[in-house]
Order: sequence, then C-alpha cells, then structure tokens
Amino acid sequence: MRIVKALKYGATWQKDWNARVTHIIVDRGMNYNQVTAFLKLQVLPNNMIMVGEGYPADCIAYRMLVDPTQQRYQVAGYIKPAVPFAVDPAAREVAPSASSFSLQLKQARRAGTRREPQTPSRTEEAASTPPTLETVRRAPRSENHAWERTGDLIQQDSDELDAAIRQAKELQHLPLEFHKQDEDSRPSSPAGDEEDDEVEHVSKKAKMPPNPAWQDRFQCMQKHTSSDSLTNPNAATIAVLQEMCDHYAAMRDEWRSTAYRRAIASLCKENTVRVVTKEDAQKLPFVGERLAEKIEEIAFTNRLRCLDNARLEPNDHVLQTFLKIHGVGFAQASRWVSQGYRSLEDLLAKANLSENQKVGIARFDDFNARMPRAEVEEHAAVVRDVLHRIDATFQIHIMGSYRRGAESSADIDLIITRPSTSISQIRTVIIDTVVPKLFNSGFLKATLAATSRANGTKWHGASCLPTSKTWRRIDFLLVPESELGAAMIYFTGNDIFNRSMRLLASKKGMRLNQRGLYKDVMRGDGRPCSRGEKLTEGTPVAGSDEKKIFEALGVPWRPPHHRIC
DNA sequence: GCCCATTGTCC
DNA sequence: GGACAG
DNA sequence: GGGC
Repeated sequence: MRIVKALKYGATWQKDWNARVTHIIVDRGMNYNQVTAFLKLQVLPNNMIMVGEGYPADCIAYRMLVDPTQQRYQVAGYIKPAVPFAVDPAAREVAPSASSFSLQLKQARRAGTRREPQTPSRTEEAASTPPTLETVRRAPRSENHAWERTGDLIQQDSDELDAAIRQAKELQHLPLEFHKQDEDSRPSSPAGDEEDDEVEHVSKKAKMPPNPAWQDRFQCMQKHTSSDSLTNPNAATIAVLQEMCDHYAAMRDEWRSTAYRRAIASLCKENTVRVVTKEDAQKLPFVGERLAEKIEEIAFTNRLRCLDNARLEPNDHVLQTFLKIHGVGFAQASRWVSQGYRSLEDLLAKANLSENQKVGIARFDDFNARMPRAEVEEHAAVVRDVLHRIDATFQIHIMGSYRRGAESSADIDLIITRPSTSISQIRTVIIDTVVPKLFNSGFLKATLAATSRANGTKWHGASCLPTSKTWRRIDFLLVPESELGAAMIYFTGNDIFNRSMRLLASKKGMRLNQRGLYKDVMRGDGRPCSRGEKLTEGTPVAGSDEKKIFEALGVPWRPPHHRIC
C-alpha cells in the first residue's frame, strides 16, 4: 500500500539497485545492518538517503520532501555520516542528479478531495514541527557510486520482491494499515464509564427485571425510521462516519463496517444534543475509545483525517463492478481481478461462469436497478392471479423493503402461504404448477435458486412484466401458517434488525429463525445462552404471530417501517 | 482472544 | 465445506 | 471496531 501510494505521488520504484535510487525506505522492524546485508553493501553510500517507513507518508501529508534527517525517520543502527561540509549553496539542492527522476512530489490525480497544504493531516506533534528542507545537510553527490565500487551490480533477489508485491496487492482491500500510527499516537485519556458498569452489574447478577437495561443497546429495541435524519444535531458527524462505514464495507471489512454502523445508530438516537467531546461520545453504546476520538475530531475540525486518507485509496472499480454481479462475492471477484479480467465482456469471453453468474452478467443493469413500489405490486399481482386461479385460499404477502415502506425496491419478496396446509403441499403446488405456469406466460425469466423437493422453502429467480423488458429479482418464501409470523419478521428485515433480534434471542437463551422463536436452547460451550454450536433445537415459543414473537422476546412492537436500522 | 445471526442452495 | 444470498 |  505504501508503495502504491508513493508511486501515485510521483515516486519511482526501483526494483534493482541502480543509479536512479535516491532514497531507501526501510520497514519498521528492520535495522541498518539488515539493510546493508540485504543490499550486499559494506556501508551505505554517503549520498544515499535512508529513512524509516513513515517518511513517504509525511512527505505526502506535507506536500513536500520533508527533512529526512529528522530523528523520527532514523533507521535503527544507522549512524548519520559525520557530514557538516562547508555549506555550499549548490550542495543544498536536493540530489540534483536524482531529482529529475523522481523527487518532485506531484498532486494525486483525484483533484476534488484536496485542500490547502498548510493543514497537513497528522498528529499535533507532527503538525507543530513541519519538517523543513532548510535543515538538510548532506555531502555533495559523489561521482563514483558505492555500487560501482562494490563491483557487480547487485543481483536483486526478485523472487522476494515479487512475493512482496503480490502480498501488497492482495492486502490492498484490507483494513487501512496505513493509518494505524495515526490512530495510536494519541494518548488515551481515562474515560468515565460508570454508567456502563451499572449496566453490566444488572446482567451479571442475572436478575431479569421486565426490561433490564442491558437490552437497550440492541437495535431491535429502538425504533428507527429514515426520517429523523436531518433534524439531528449530529448529522454532520454521522455523515462522516457513514462514509468511513461505506469505505470499510467496500474494503469488505465486515466487522469494522458493522462497528461503524452500530455507532452511527447510537449517534442517530442522540438527537437532542450535539456530541462533541470524546468523553461524551464514549458514553454512547457501541462507541469505544477510538470511535469517540474520531467523533471528537469531526466535531472540532468538521472532518476526519483517516477519511481523507481513505478517499485516496485506489478503489478498484473493476472489483466493485464484479461485486455487483448476482452470484459473485468478494472471493470470486478478487480471483477474477487477479486473473487479469477487467470488464464484464472479459468475463463473458474468458471466465468460466456459473449459471447464476451468467444471468447476473446478462442482466447486470436490470438487477442493479431499483423499481418503484407500484411495480412491486404489479409483479405480486401477476403471481397472485395465477395462484388464485388454482386456489383462492392461497395468500400472498409482499415483504422486504416494500413492507418497510420504501419508495423503491431492489427486488420483490413474496411470502406464499395457505391456511391449514402443510409446507410440502404448498411446495408441490408452487413448484409443480405455479412456477411452470409463470414461465409459460413469460412472466418468469430465470431460476437462480430453486427449492429442493424434500425440504425447501424458497425460490429465487427473475421476473418481467409484459409491459417492460427489465428483469427483476423475485423471491418466494413458502411458509406454513404456523410459521407465518417468524417468516414475516425474517422477510421484512432489514438485515440489521433481524440480526439484532436473533442476537437478543440468543442472549436470552432462545433462538430466532425464519420458522419461529425457540426457548431452552442448549449450546455447545455449556453456556446456555451466549454462543457456540447449539446442542438442542429448543422448544417452540411462538411462530405464527409476529406480535407474539416480539412479546416473547420482550421487544416492544415495531411496525415494519420502524425496522430500518 | 474470541464473538459479532442464521439458514438454504449452489458448486 | 466454502461461497453466496436473503 | 466494540463488548465481554
């Protein structure tokens, strides 16, 4: 990552030891002797600049070549050559012969995100002492170079280097290693968390008052709408955190991204006062020390330095495109990228694709488009017509974002059920009759995941209205009456709300899935309610009625449009 | 140092 | 059994 | 990244 970044700002990267080399950037953890041994040198040539790994980052931050002789860039074991030559003005030019190669720091290409150079994004310590070239004192560049004296050009060990490059490329989607030092450099302050202690006490004593405090931090306990966004005094902070969240999501750092999402949710709830200090921020659930510092930084400076850095990350548009193909996840997308495929056309021509992926590519634009509510209803009506022509007691419920009240939806989620009818009977009708009929009428266009005859409950595919040519993703969930409530919770979502409900259930020794709520679940690690593989399925508590499931879980009822987390 | 939801289907 | 989806 |  550091190499890629430095290249973007105008550095050149020499893969062998040659006359163009001006700086040697040494990884933290390596010392001077290791470097010279690796380069097969007795001693570093006087004209060579050897600095620690933080140097390029600082140069980028300050938009200049900072003084490489500063203490913070010193490599362990390196004794600065006793230079002080008579300071000849000409000699103060930076490496004249080399500068023409690489030493002009250039602007990053993405111009939109840049700002004034005098506010470098570093810690206070660094910011207060902008390094300056004026202090640089070095010997004039010698004519006979060290590598010439040592005889042969060094046969660079390109295997090792290649391995490092491959590794760097593989690591580039991962967390922002680059910013670690930024975040760690701040001394942590003792934070007041007495409130939290009390919360823990309650749960540890295993007393279960009607609504113990420890439950309050679950997403499903709070009502959330999309509406209360612009009135929140923390809206600006939330927006910045959201962008970080999106960034980590794009990097496929699931846990960091959900951490941000949870913190954002807490901040959304705090809609009366503006959270400014990190002490206050840390009192919010899901906000720890580091997020609290970030919130404070945003409140004071209206921006976040590590987000500025994140924006510079080369986001791989090819990867992002591949990820939008139905049936393609991060594993496959990165495999294709590393195989050199650069476009959907490449994939069609060269990659071997699963059937679903073929559909996903052929209907790439269709599946990535959203449809208005009215169209969702039309699709459901087509299915309902066919179903009712067979048996009018079948019921269809439109679920998903539609039920949550969204103005547009990415797909159509339908629950199909019928009173006093077993799941296998429902399945037979749907798979043997309804689906074939819908294919014949031209409504259904493709099957992406068909339910197995034995015990399946879902059917995924694509549908298209006669008045349109855009294929839509459509899902059927086949549900017996006795499980309708649980299925509705499951299929209404959103995903965060579901996970929160299920997590809460497991904390209470129960289990929630699309079939029902179960109690007395024993899990493998001996602790009945926290985690681990379950040993017993548990006994059913509720399933047919959404409200009863909420009730049994101790969650205040929330209509679908308040389940947006 | 581990967990962070759970299940069905595809391959 | 991992990847992917919902 | 937070909670335990």
